[in-house]
Amino acid sequence: MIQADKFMEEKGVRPTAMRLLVFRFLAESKAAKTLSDIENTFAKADRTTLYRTLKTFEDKAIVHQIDDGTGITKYALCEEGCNCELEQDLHLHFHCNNCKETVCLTEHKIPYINLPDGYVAEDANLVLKGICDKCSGQ
Amino acid sequence: MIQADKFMEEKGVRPTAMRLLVFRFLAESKAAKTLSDIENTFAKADRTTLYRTLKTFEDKAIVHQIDDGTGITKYALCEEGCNCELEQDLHLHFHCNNCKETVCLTEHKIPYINLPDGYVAEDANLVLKGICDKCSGQ
DNA sequence: TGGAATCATGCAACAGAAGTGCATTTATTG
DNA sequence: CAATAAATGCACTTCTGTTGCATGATTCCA
Repeated sequence: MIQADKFMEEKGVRPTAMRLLVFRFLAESKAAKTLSDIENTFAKADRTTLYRTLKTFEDKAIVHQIDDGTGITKYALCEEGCNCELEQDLHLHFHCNNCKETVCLTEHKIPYINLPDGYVAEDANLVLKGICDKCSGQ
Repeated sequence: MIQADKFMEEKGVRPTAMRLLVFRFLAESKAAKTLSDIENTFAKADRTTLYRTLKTFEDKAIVHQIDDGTGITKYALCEEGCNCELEQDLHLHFHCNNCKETVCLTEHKIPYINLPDGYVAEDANLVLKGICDKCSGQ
């Protein structure tokens, strides 16, 4: 596993105990997590601290937000070299209607869309919903 | 313009004064509207009534919800013969980062995505963000 | 036509997520 | 060690979405 504290210093984030916990939790999670998920995992931690921790991580491109249509923001670690803001790097997300988990399909980029005249795309969000591999039994 | 009250009766919705107002407001809007938008337009109306009006419209396939990533649900009239639940009918939405409006691009369907083994897609949501035709000056 | 039943509306209240301000604690640096 | 900066914790607010319940309006049928 990555040396979490060194990694965070490289990203310009002070590796406090709380931040390391959150980072490791996300690193071990296959699915994206909500603020409440994290809050429930670390009962001692204050919600505001976690909120700001995630915001810091986001600013430093350690995590990216995911809007999967549930109305609750989720967070997942960025892949190595992930440049969330660049269109070419926009992967899609899959939300399972059964287990309610959302995962990044980092290998699957959003296809190019031919827009009407005058429309200029800068960003895109594609969420597929259905049954994930674990729940479909394959 | 369509006879709104007859149209609503065909859809199995009693055309009350309030419902006609909401329907006409949405019909005249090019962009999708939030509950608050509608609430501010009809100051006299109660939020709950509008909320339930929209829910009724949704059940009867008169409007469809749009999640454009702003975190606030928006509503737009369905096109004639729109079958929001069918994958083939899933059009994409465009959110303008300048004027903050979201429009349906009903002619633009979501392209087919080849998923990894075990994943079964039932639904999809694609939102492109950028500058709309009005704001790009074309 | 006169209720009875059904549907629509309005008011109040609540839950959950997101976000802000401020005080306090912890860490860094000269 | 003192001064500064950063991180944390607490309280509180706002906004959206939602439900329960009482009241008002409409429909329907004997």
